[in-house]
Amino acid sequence: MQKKAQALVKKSGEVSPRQQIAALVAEGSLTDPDSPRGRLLHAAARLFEQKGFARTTVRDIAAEVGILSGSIFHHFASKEDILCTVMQEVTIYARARMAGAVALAASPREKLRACILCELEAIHGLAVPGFSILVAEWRSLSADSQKKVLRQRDEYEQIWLETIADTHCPGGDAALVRRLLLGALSHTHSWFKPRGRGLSLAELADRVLSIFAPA
Amino acid sequence: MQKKAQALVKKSGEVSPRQQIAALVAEGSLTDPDSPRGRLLHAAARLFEQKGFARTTVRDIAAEVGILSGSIFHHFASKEDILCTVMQEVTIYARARMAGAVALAASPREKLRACILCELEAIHGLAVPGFSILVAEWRSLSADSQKKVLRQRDEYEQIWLETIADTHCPGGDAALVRRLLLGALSHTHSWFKPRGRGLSLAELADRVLSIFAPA
DNA sequence: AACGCTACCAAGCAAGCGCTTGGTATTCAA
DNA sequence: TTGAATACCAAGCGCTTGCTTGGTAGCGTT
Repeated sequence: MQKKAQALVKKSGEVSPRQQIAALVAEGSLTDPDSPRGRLLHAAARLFEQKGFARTTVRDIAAEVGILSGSIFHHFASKEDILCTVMQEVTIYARARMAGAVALAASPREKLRACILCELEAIHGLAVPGFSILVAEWRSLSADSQKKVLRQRDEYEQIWLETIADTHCPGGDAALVRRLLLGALSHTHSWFKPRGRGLSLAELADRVLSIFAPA
Repeated sequence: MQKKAQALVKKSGEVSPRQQIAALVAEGSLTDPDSPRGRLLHAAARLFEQKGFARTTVRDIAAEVGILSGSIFHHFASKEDILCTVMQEVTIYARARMAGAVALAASPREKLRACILCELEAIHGLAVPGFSILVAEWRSLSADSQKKVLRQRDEYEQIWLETIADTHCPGGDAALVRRLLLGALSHTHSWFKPRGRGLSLAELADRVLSIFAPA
């Protein structure tokens, strides 16, 4: 009932992942996922997420797209360059997606719910793999690479901070709440399995919301 | 005032980290930190925490205690064996410490506060390094090693689950709340700096408590 | 004095790693 | 028809990695 109505409202304004990506590719913010470089990024994101950066070899990534390991370096300067690019692009995409969802939400609290759900979906790779490595593999990046990613990340975090500040959240300042939330949400990657008849991501988002922003 | 009184109460029943460790060494649960093996474990825990398991070499660990890399394998079967042992022992110690703190707390909510503070202190290496790798490096363990650590970990988690169940926490079942809490707390390792005139660990624990168990 | 035990060294092996080099096939614009 | 650009292969280099081997020094016990 209320759920159905909400779903309809959402659908009317929602953009599909493909459209979203295509638009970002067109404006030059993202690599075309159908290009060789894009396929490499996709494979690398999946592998980094699954096995970790250090335990993933360039040979693994190359094999995943059916080329030899040396050929990778026609597309990227180094293995770290791949990780850095994945992190940047995944952040850009997640930001666009979250901004869209937030814009569609009516109340501040629903905006926060949208942020939580968006990040949960990103962490669990619903549209694009690689988001969870932003937290898990942060230390695998050199200081220079971290700076590059941070530039994108700041824009992403600003949406969060504004949304939290507009909602009534206990526990103090928005930055602190955001950090606790990020920890709680990113850790779900290691225990939450959307497949199965347990909690759905949307239900999980509601639980989290009820803790961090009690009605 | 109330704070002082509470501090006194705590001190009267508290056991110092050294005593705690000595007792666990005596009962055979922990390696003597003054033995060569113990020194290796300590060094490994520090390095794994700082640089990650994969980026820490056995040569690094050996150098830290002043021996050659090959000599490590008189004390441990493999590099993974070191990680596994560190995780087991760090869990055993954290459990003993948390059990003591919980026993001293009066109300259910204060018990939960004690758990939160204990885990925060463990994560930030107040008595012994290595706790944060339980989450960060879990995937670096083989399935067999994970089983061994899980045996200790279950005892540790049981304290948490009982304490949460006894407190009034929003958000549903204790297991879910615990998982969100673990994520939030372990992630503090990558942003919270106790040094400085910002928040203290105890204050941070209060903030977290106010979110997860509103008064 | 002889023994065994613990702790360690010296040297190095085999495997795997990121990355380089020089060259080739294909495509498409001029 | 030529030329440049793209995408890739084949081969392998230099280095690091976890771990092994055979041996030694020091210690406490009998």
